[in-house]
Amino acid sequence: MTIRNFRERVYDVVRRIPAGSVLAYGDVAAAAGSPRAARQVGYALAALDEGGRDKEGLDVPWQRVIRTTGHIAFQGDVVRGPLQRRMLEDEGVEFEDDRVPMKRFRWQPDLEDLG
DNA sequence: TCCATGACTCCGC
DNA sequence: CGCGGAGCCATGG
Repeated sequence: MTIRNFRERVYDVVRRIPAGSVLAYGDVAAAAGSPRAARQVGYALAALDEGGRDKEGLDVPWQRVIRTTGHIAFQGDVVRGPLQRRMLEDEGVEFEDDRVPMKRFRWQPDLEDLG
C-alpha cells in the first residue's frame, strides 16, 4: 500500500461488491492490502456521511460489509441495525436467525479486480 | 512522535 | 454454540 491511503482502497473494494452479495470486514481489509486491519475497515466506513458517501461525494454501499459471523454490525442499534438489514434484503440478501448465511452470499472477489 | 479510539477477529474455555 | 480477553493497526489530535 502506497500512494492511495487505506481508506480510499477500502472504499474502492466496497464499491466492487455486487448488489446481493456481502463481504466481511476482514475480507475487505485483505482486499485493500492489510489483512489484519478489519477494525480499520469499520473505522473507514464510520467516516462516511449519512448518505453513505465518501469525502469526494462518491456513494459507497456500506451495507454490504458485515461481520464474518454473518451478523450485521449494528446489533442493538434500533435505527441503523434494521436499516442495514432492510437495505440488504432489498438487494436479495437473505437472513436466517438474524444472520446472513455467509456460505451463500459472501462475494468471491476476482483477483484481476484488485489491481 | 505518542496515545487513545474503535461499524473487528481469533482463540480458549 | 456463547463469552471474555487479547491482538491488530490506520487515523487524528
